[in-house]
Amino acid sequence: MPTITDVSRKAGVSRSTVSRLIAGNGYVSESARQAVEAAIAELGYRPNTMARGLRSNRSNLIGGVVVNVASPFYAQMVGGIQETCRSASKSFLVASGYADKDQEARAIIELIDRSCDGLILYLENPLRQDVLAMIEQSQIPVVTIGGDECPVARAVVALDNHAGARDGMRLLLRQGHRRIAYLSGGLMYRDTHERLRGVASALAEHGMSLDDIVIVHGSFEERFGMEATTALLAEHPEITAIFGGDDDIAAGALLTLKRALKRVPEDISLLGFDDNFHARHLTPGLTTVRQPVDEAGRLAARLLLALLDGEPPPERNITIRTELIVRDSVGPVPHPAPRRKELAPAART
Amino acid sequence: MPTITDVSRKAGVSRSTVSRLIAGNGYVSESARQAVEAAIAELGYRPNTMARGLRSNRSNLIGGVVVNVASPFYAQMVGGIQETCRSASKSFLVASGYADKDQEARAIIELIDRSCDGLILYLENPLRQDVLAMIEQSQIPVVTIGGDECPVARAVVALDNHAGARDGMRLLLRQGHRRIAYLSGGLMYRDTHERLRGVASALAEHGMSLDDIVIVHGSFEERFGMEATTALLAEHPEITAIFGGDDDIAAGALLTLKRALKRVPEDISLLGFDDNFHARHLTPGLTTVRQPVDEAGRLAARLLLALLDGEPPPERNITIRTELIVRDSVGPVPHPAPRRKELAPAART
DNA sequence: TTCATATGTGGGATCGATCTCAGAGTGTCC
DNA sequence: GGACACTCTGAGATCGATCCCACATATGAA
Repeated sequence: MPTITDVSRKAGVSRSTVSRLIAGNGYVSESARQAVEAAIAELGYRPNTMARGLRSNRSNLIGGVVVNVASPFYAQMVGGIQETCRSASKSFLVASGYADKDQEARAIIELIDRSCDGLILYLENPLRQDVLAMIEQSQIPVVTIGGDECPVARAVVALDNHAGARDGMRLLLRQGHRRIAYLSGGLMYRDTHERLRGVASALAEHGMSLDDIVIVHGSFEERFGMEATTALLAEHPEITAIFGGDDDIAAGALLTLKRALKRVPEDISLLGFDDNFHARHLTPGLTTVRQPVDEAGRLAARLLLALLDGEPPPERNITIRTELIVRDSVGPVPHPAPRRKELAPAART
Repeated sequence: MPTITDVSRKAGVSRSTVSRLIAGNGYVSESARQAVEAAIAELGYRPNTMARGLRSNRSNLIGGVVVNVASPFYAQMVGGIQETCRSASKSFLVASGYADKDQEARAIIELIDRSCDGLILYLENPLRQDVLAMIEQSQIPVVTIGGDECPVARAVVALDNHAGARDGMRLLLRQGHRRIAYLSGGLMYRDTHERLRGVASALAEHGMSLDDIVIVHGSFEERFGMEATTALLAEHPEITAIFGGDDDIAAGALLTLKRALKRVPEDISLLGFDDNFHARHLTPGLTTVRQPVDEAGRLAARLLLALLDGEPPPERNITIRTELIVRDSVGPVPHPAPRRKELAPAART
């Protein structure tokens, strides 16, 4: 591999001149520019990233931690970040934290060791104290996604779980539902709590509270959706709508409802959260609250890049709106039995 | 950030001694070891990756290119690779090639620029000539996934599209289907051709050929599955089974079949390929051919790590078996009309 | 002319590690 | 005692870039 010295020799100038040309700062005469460019092309010279990084103390590397890159949700987020980094000629190195405090710490340390210029973090746990100290000491700018109260974060991109859950619950209420069950995800996740608050605030608009609906706590898994729904059908047959804490839970609920020969949405309405890849493939298509995760990734990356350029973000906390995706799984509350009978003679076919 | 010199001073030894201790080679006395370890702990010393890489010409970085990290299929692959790299204390830097020759080239160049120790490539195009030369010149070991005929690859992990498609088609044939449609993906992908060959070889076992079934060429998209199925129902009503080139195509086919009030699998059987995240969420659950992509990623990473340790892989070409995932969308061929009538008196309920 | 400013260039220190090599000390065996 | 192997250590060169600084020349203003 040719070095900058090879280029400078071939072009008949000093390494300094070549360096200035590459960096695009400092003065370089037209004749020198041409000679150097020709030499670079001829030799196929590429600057050594390590040497550059060592000297300049910048790596052009952005580091990121998400819960798990293999999961579609985070993969989308990573895609958005990467896309944005690429358009700024930076590489993006991503690690998985697996929602575990020590794994998250390990991942961040790895990124700092690689001299990342900045970090984008989606964590599920508060930062370990030693890692916090490392970040502070190294002065690396940090942007978090997900609204964690990470003290070193210079900007926080939050997915608006509160508004999303509120909008979802509003839809159910607007359709006349009052006997509602909310199948909540794990209480260890902050998303869970934010969504519950959102649900509560929509209920408040109708003079109701969380106590007026059925809330089941479990985990963000299809399995939980199935089990909880089975229990619901037995213990709360009056329920007319189920709000799943995420699409997996809703998918599980749907499976159970079908087995119990309940029609969705005619007998029971079903609402999800996330807009997973498979939400639209369910039958009926799942009405759900879309989280624009790719957009969150892009925004976080843009904020971080701005920070690296010395520009402070407009605000520390930026919230991304969720979007209600209306498909076919939510309908109006079924007419109560007596009314249905009244209407029966008028029904056609 | 403390440097190795700080550590050596604090421990009262030379940098060489510290370096030897960290690298774990060369002789270090017990007393020196303790002093150095204490100094490292006290200062919170972490070796500078850039400096180390510059001098030793190794980065402990593995580079990878897949079509698109944001897509669940490749995200799983990346997850497998990353997991394996991590257990060997290497970082994995991944870039997307977007199935475009120049983007793939750009991605690889980026990785080489970062002095990756090895590359794992899933490409959709033959390598650009200049990139090929770069790889050869830099002597970086390369493992490809997907069975491309990449000349510089030291090992090739192939997902067995041929056997997968053959097994899928065998299932349909075993269930008595003879009027079959195969909705093929884009002809620019090598997977498409391999799967077609697999289909052909299963047909050959029953004395048939590709000419004896209906083949529609399109793209790996749900939309194509819908359109092709609409056309099929109109032009080939005799069809009893549809084999989708992938799960997206099959999902589209299913949607159309439902709209046309065809029952799956009673009227028409449906088979997919890949075992996407949503395959199991379709109704009925999609019978499909699973591609163990995470396993492919892990294997490729293991092979590359072995190469970096100087061990040659057992063979250059390693094929990963696919697995038939039987759910509910494939059933026996429906009895032809006359026979059904014969049986009618015996039917219960 | 003189001074100031803009333009252009190269020398050499520097970043923080690894690596080679020379040499010191200790122990063993003939 | 001398030869040899083994253990342990530190000095100094080195990787390939950037960056600071000194200096040369050109341009223009006072």
